Amino acid sequence: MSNKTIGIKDVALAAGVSVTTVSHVLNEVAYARISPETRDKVRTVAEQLGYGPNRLAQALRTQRTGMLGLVSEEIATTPHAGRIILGADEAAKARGYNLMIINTPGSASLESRQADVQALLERRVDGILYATMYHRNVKLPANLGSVPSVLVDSVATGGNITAVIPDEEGGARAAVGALLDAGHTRVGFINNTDDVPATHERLQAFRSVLTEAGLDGDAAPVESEVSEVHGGYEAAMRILAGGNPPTGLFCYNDRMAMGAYRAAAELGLSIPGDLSVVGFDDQELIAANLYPGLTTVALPHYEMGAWATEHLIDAIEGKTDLALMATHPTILGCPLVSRESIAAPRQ
Amino acid sequence: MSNKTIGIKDVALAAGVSVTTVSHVLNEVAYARISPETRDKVRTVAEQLGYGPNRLAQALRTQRTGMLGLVSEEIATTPHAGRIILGADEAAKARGYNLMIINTPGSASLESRQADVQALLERRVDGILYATMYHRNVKLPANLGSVPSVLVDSVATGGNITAVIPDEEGGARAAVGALLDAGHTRVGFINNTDDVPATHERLQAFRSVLTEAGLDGDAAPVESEVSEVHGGYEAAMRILAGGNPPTGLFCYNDRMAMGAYRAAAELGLSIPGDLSVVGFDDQELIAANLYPGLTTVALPHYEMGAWATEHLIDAIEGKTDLALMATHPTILGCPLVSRESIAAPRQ
DNA sequence: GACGTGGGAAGACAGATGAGCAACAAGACC
DNA sequence: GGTCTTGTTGCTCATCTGTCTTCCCACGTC
Repeated sequence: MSNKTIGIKDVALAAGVSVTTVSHVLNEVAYARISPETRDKVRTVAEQLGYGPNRLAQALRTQRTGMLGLVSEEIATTPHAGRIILGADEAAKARGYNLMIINTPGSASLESRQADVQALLERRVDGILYATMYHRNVKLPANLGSVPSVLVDSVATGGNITAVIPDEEGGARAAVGALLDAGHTRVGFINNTDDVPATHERLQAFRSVLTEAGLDGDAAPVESEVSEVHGGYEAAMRILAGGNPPTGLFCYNDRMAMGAYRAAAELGLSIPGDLSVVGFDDQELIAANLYPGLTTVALPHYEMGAWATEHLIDAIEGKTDLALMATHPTILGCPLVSRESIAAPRQ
Repeated sequence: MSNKTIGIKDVALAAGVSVTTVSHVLNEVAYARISPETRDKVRTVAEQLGYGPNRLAQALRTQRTGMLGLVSEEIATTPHAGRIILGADEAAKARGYNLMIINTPGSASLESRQADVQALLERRVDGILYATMYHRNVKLPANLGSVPSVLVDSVATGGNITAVIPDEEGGARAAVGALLDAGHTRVGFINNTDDVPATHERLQAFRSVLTEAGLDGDAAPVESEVSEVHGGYEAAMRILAGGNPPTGLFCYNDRMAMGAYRAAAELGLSIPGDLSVVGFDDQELIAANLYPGLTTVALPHYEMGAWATEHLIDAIEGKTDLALMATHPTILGCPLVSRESIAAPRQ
């Protein structure tokens, strides 16, 4: 608790060499000519003393901190941010980097976000990951560009900055496809009312898949509500109340699917016997815990975090030019997670 | 993108003074004697140039980084970690600190955790927050002690290190009390099978509250299962199947309560008409989205993160002596969150 | 001459790095 | 055989990173 931390000079003293030599040995500097005996000696002494480099001093001199900044919206609201952080942290750790995390409210002003980025820049992070809580277009703080950066789960309005986003269309196609594969021919979609990319792309995919399967995609029933449980309940009630209701239901997200479950229960429809349901998001807490387990589409949050970190580090280390990837966002797959909410339609 | 970052010497040059003066002005050094005109000049120039201090160099010189390390278990698995991070981040930001986060798997070895702490120490964090994903006893890495540290949501085995934990007993009392207040006299408890403090303390509180209310606490039905939805379902089935079943059910957590909901539905019991249910954890995704909304007890994750950070910073700044608080963990309240799952018993 | 005012020079923080130096060996030359 | 050149090995010195901080100095005033 009291002993001062030992530095390179303590090691040098104890090993009877200069600090230069210690530095050379410990960093395995290529051009350094040092005898094997001396190397051994230095390493042994360093080990004994429990020497660890002061990364601050190191960073000051080398202009490399080995820190990545992660500005994340609403860390707490959804478990999604946690997955992004986890993916980023593991990828970073694997390459010797660490993460500085700053939370920013989804409602924060541009100036406030700029201040967050500024804080990271003053700490001389080598790069910045900018993560949003759901896929959408964002306006970025201007100072973000002063260091390599990657956007996670969103695309910059008008900007060309490297970004990773989920494959909304592919995920929706997989979800609807799963219903068709089970034999359903009357399929409905419970959509969200927000004007975000997912809303449009999933609807588009829904209709396309049906049409491609020889069904009338344009005529398939679609009801929109707020993307919460009660919205899902109401939309499902409407969609299931009509004559000749669908036997398969694609829901915008797992929360809405949860509402659909309740609607089905109230209407005396059993899942998956009378109604097959597929969700989106794979929110474990919901999807795995509903009864029966909800088949859904997973958003690649972990993967996006890892991908962004990998490529950010590549750029920092000069192995990649982010500018080359900035023209189009990289799209990561949304795999179907099968549970028990899909079965063949009755009869 | 290309312009080198401007430093204190650039400001000095542009303002026509020495770097010493700039430093004095910008840091508002008390004993420095500098004319108001010079001060203005320096500040203006600094502003114009967009000067921001290099925190690395600053830290190297002052031996203060303004960074706190946060070692967190399983950031992704539960939203709880997110709340702790959020509480810590906001408290830290309010006092000019930033957070370095390292995730550690719940299953990580002690050496691996020690390496995580070591990484933080090499970066010279001013203090460390060590957070676990649920309240329990942990064995800490030995090197944690070399810097001020606070444990979040757990207590060190044998160690005396400052810690914050939730008030399991008080929360459980509030939960059971809510059922009694509604008029229930036959109350059951669905418990968890893990050997963690919460299991014992909640059971203890359950029996005590009943006894104190003049009921037979020792005879009240208790069923234990794994703390998942299906465990809750099975325990509820057993507890509700007997003759003269309870009209009020206290569940170990929200997931088990979710299972109890299903059991009730299958038994034809309506909630809260036939059965009142109260959970624990306030996992928004579940508690708020069940139908009817689940009355539950919130764990103070945000508050624990904030409390730990506040006191850690106080210790770093010499305003508190952590050792004084280390003998007993600090206990933070678990407030009852009322929704719609409790009503007066029938008849 | 003592004192106050405004400001600057010179380390120090901990480590990285290019240039340089001593010691010795092998050839080359007379 | 002795001296000089050249090269190699093994290691060290001085300087740099950007900022803070402890003296210290110049100038003017009473």
